[in-house]
Amino acid sequence: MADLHAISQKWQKRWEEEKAFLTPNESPKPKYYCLEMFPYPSGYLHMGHVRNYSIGDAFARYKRMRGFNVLYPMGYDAFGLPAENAAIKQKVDPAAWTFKNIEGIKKQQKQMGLSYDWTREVQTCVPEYYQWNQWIFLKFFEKGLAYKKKGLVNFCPSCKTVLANEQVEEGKCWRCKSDVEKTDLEQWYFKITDYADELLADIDKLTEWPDRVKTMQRNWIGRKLWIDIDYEIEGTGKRVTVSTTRPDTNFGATFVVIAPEHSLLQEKVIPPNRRKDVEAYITAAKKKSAVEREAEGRKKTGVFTGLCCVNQLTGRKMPLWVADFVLTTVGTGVVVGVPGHDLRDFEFAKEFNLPIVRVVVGKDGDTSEITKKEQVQEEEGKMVNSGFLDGLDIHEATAKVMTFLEQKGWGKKTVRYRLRDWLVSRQRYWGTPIPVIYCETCGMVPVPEKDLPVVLPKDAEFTGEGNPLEKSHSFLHTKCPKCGGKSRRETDTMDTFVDSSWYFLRYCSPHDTKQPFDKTAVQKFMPVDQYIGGIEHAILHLLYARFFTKALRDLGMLEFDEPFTRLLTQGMVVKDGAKMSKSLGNVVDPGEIIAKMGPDTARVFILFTALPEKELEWSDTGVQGSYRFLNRVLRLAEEMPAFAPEKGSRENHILSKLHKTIKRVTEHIETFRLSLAIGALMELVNDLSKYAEKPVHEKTYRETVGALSVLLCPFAPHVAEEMWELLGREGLCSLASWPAFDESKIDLEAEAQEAMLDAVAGDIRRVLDLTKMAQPGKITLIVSPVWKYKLYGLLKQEMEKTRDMKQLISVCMDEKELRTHGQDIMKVIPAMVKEPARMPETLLTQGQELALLKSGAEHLLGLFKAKIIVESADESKEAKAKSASPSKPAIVIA
RNA sequence: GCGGGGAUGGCAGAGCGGUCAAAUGCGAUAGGUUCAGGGCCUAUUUCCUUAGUGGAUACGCAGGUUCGAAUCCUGCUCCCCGCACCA
Repeated sequence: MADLHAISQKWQKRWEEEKAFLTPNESPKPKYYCLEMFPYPSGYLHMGHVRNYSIGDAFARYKRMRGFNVLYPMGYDAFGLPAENAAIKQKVDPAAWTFKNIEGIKKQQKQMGLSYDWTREVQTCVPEYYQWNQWIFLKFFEKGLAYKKKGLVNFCPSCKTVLANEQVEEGKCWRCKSDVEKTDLEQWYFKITDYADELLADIDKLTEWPDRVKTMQRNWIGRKLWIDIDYEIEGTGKRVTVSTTRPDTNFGATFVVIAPEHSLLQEKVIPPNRRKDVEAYITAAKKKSAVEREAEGRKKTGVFTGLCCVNQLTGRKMPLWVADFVLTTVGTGVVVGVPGHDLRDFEFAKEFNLPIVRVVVGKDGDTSEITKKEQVQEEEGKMVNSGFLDGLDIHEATAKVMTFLEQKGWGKKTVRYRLRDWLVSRQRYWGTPIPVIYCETCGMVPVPEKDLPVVLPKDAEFTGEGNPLEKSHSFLHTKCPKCGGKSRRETDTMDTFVDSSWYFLRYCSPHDTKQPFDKTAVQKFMPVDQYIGGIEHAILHLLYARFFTKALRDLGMLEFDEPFTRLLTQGMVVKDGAKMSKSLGNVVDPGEIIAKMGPDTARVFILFTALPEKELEWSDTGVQGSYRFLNRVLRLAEEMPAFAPEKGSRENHILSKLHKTIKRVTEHIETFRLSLAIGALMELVNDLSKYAEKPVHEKTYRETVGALSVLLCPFAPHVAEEMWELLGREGLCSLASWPAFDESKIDLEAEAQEAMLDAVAGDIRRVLDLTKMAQPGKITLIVSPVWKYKLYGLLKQEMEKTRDMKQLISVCMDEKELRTHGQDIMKVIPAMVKEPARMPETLLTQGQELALLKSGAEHLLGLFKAKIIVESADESKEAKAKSASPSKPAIVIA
């Protein structure tokens, strides 16, 4: 077995020496931007990374060989908590820790033989990069897209910082999984909600994104038409505004529920006799965390306020309750209870004995009183007991009652989003300082552009208590840019997702010192044609990057709306059914595989074993298989077979196979079915090995193996280069052009079948001759049922309609029929009928051609009112006797 | 609960109306190899039959459409993955 690791080192050195993969900004070739989500440098390369880069590199290499000027860069998302935690625990400088990790991961990436243009490397933790975060922040601030406000925020007690809504998963911190607390704090936000409509609408433009991701984003943005309805609170002169998306069921409303945190409850509206109970409930509810609420399940709690509202539609008095299942963050924080048609309302009504009214009859037709939760009809049905809405479908009813309520002045339609503004400030050190100063006299002052960057101080101390920036004197104290007076800096830093929201623009002009990116360069390379990364960023990063793109466009810096044209979300790498993790002990170190069996083995295994989107189950024997495969391929170039002087039918076969393979591999790479592309290569290798067992035509063999090495290059570039060299080819295989496939070569195989087809055609001719003199009912056609008749039904139908050959042909050639039955087949018919002996040039397989011939024969027989009997060949000894070749169908004229 | 995706040979995993007993890899069995082992090579790997050939079952279960279904339709069962007290 060859030393694939040594081979890889040899070629990596060559690539570097020859600067093989640099991307010029100016090039006559069309551009192609292929990008992988840049990694957080945690210190080691894991299989998920290897998979990500194997996919991306294969594609980038393929596009490069197709003649594109491929921008394929790499960088590091280098700010973040782990560095700071390391600083606290190990007393190291977060910067030093991060740079060390970057060097480690980069070394491994280089060992993989990835074809990045390393001169474009970007690191987000250096001032040369993050000053532009600050610059963009200032631009956003000027436009009102960055603002500070006090409000209920998510706080992670373990990370000691606030989190964006997108970073809270099931009430827990996305990074450390601690329970998130809700606290009232003043924080910085980006106004992503300004773009909610466009972010939603433009999802439709993302035709090459996975549906899953698009659905998740749509749901996250959550645009809905609501109606806010005002109810008078009896005897108080006050009003309460409920909000709902389902006013169709309003005739069934029997109570109103208000969230415990609602401001109305702070006004003195509660009757004195109820005040104590209500206040006790509110206090208890506020103490409960989101997780505690969840732990209680759906069990409903609540307290009656002693107040009532009146439903204008029915005149019904509706008691006003306080309950914690109603959330202040949704709608107006007050809901109208329709227990017949909302499960939560039903549970609440059951708990507190509130009346339940049916206003919808569902598909089940049940009109009885609603007493069980199975009867609660939420999704579909027709209105009943609802006055002017009766008989309408619930959706029609919704529209009608909304308009009605608005006309009456009782309600107001409102579009609401689930999406909230992006909370970007973090109380941590290792991030981009927010460029704002607080002056004792002038108040909040943004740092002037000329004073950027605001650099992280070196004198910070990492105690684990509080934000180190708050205690760094060199950082904290400064002069007011306006009045020169005493002032202090903002100590919050930016969410690291700010860094990753525009890094793909920076790659276009990575060394620009005057601006975040050069507009001309960006205009040239953007948008990213192919983006590859994990599904875990379906909302977070991908939504933020889309927002940034639109915001920067409105600042006049970009001229496109969406950053990523095509998105591939790769699947996870698992072992023994679980995600690889240190704690489970099922981690396979890529470095080890690379050292033992070479990077190409790892790459081919990963790409071959599963389609990129799917989960990949790690298998050590599978890795062995890939290793064997690469050795077999390499041997094709190492060990030349015996040569024969002449070309023969075997050459036809191998060339046909080669061109079929080129076609398949090309199509499979384009559609990211990389495992199938490699499978096709394996087939070719199998055929080549067989071919090489006997003496081969040298030129054909060398050409085929040469083409194979080019086809292999995206997946196993080092082995491909080695083969290329062994074959004595010039230059680098990586820079060779992608082979084109030749349809006529693919058809070569058909030639081999010619003799047999001639024989069949001969039979048809005999049928034709005989039918001329045959008496109706005297001709029997015996056909083996092995051959299936694609056109059987069609022709049989046509036989009944027409006796005219020309007419039949024109019917057969009808466009609709062509579409239905396939152009390739249909175009054969006229040629065959005209001159049955000569087979037309088509892409038909043997089976299709024979089927066609026979259906043609049957049709002709039909024209002469002959009798056709189709039966098994072996049922007729005569048939068997007359059949010259066993694989040929028997056509017998009796 | 809502939304999305699946169920194919011993395993993983293609195929998405006819060239399918079904790519490719793994595993298994037999044979070969200047072969210790390993590696490498060849053949076989649903069942029945044959000298070659052929036939019968098969692609979660039950129906349906079609000359023809792993592929299309309907129902069922089971699995996975997102979101979730969003009114």
